[in-house]
Amino acid sequence: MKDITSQQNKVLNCIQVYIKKTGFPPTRADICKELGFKSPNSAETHLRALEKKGFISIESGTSRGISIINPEIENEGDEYPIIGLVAAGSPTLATENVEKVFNCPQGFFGSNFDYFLRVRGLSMKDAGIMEDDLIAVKKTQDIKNGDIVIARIDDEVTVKYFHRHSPKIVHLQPANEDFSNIEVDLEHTELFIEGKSVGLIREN
Amino acid sequence: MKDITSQQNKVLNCIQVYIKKTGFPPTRADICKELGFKSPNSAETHLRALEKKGFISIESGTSRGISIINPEIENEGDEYPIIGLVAAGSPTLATENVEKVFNCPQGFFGSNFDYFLRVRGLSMKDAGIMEDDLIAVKKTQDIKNGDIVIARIDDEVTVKYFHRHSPKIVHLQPANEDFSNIEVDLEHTELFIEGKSVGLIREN
DNA sequence: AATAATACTGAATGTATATACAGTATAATG
DNA sequence: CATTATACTGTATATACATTCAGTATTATT
Repeated sequence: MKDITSQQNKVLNCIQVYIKKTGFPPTRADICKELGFKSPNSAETHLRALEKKGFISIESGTSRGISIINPEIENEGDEYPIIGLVAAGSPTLATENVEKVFNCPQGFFGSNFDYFLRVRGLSMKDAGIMEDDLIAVKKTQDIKNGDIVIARIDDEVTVKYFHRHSPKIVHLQPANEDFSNIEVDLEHTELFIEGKSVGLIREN
Repeated sequence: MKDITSQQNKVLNCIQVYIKKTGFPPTRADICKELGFKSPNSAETHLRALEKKGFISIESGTSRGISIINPEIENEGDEYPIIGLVAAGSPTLATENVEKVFNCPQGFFGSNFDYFLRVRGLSMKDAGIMEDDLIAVKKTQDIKNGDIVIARIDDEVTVKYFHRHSPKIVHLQPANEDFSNIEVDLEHTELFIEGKSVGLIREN
């Protein structure tokens, strides 16, 4: 999907909210009223841009002929496994650790992801990650400093902030002062990055 | 619900199918075309009958202003509004604060809920609730001590732990030592509980 | 037997709406 | 430096649409 400007996003949200509220799409004038535009052509040009980028379709010559294109509607009701972060020394992230499957629209967190990880412990407490939270994990090696990663050293899986300290040294930092920084020397220790966190779900 | 004639039922189905297919409701002429009527007034009178019986609502003077009234819409709605927790003194939780709608399977958090609240500030930091998180809010007055509630005092909306200290005194407790406890004397101050948190979503 | 509701055709009309055209202005791109 | 995309205001207009009025006919309800 092509990128969208903030104004175009406002218009898109406006359409969604309007449909949710009234049951039918807005006119150009309705959009202007909602967003404070003074000319119907302001709405018109935004609609054309959204259509060009594939977010909506417009039926020409038809009043309120706007419909939102949701390419993920067919794939709706995707099931993602919830994997338990079990005690150290176990072969985690394997199929046998699947707690259950969880129904969640794809692209729920903007980016795609692969599975949910059930969090154990409070080592990332100050990042707002609590015990039993579900982290949406995207399998990737594309990690930037400051990303929250799911890292494996030997058989132990851990969730930490990633910081490349030097070409050979990686720091895995907790977000809780009761836990200590893990310094990994890549020359002597094998570090495997399972992926990174792209979202979080908590059930109260 | 009153009984419906077979012709009226055809019209009702026609509307539903049309919306499903196009994303917006039909005009009188569209209905005629679908069902073989030769006068727009045929559709008009059926629509009036359906409105009178409570199956649809018609927005007067509005093209395609038909919406289907579905009493089970709360149970099958997949789209939930995200409401921004705006600055103090504003009439929050009103429709005009809807940021956008968020697609989420019903019963996502075990319990049903009504909307998402966008969190501002860090007053519940130690409960793992961070800025910009989305709290799934269930509108209810069924609150137990220790629940995370969305409370309103005058026009100010806040998210806090609920603790009934005595029959007339309620404590609204933050989860951040930088913030102070709010003691509410129900005899002198009006406290309205909007609902409670049943879940949380974070987009990284 | 009279009234009301249903089920249509057909024509007429005011207005709600899409949409083109004419401008102004800013930021990004090649 | 010309071009394209974005982001608007403002005016104008053909037409898409809701809606009323005038009929005809059939079937329930009182």
